Amino acid sequence: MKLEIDPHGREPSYLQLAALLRAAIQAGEIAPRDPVPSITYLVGETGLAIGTVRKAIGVLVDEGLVYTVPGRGTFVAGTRPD
Amino acid sequence: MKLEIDPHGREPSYLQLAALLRAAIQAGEIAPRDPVPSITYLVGETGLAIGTVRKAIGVLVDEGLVYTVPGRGTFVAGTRPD
DNA sequence: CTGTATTTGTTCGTATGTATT
DNA sequence: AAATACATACGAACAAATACA
Repeated sequence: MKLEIDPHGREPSYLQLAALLRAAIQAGEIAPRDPVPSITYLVGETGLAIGTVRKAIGVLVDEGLVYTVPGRGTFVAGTRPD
Repeated sequence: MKLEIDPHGREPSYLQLAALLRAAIQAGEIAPRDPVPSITYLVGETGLAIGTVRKAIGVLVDEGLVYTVPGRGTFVAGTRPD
């Protein structure tokens, strides 16, 4: 997964990252119930601060596209609730 | 408006603050289109950090109960969209 | 059962940018 | 120009839940 963020882009970094992850999920690159890259991993890949990555994940959680399980990770939501 | 947060309570501080503000709004203590106390004011009143206060406001924004206008403030939403 | 590692959750603090008054 | 207020982004610490050796 390519994760290129332009810190000087028109869109805020956290929205750019959210969009990239959203696109990957909707393209089927991550299957339902499969884990999204961890926050720590995303920090390393993107060069963003941990708070910024958290905010991006939060956007997708709010959209219902992913869900998080403390201590385990963040996962792609299924089409129907579990 | 009384804004007592228990930092050691069962609920996170930002949810406690969100609940207090929500209650005040629903009790009619702040009328639609009237401003909610500013983030800076709430920081001073509650003793919480600015990020925590912002998170509480964010909860109410997500609920559609209030809306924010940069440079002006945060306001109670009307029953119908403007 | 213990200890360690991983991951998310909460909270704090600071700086800079943008918008309004 | 200055003050006020929200937005974004950075960094750090600790807690809680989970997994595993």
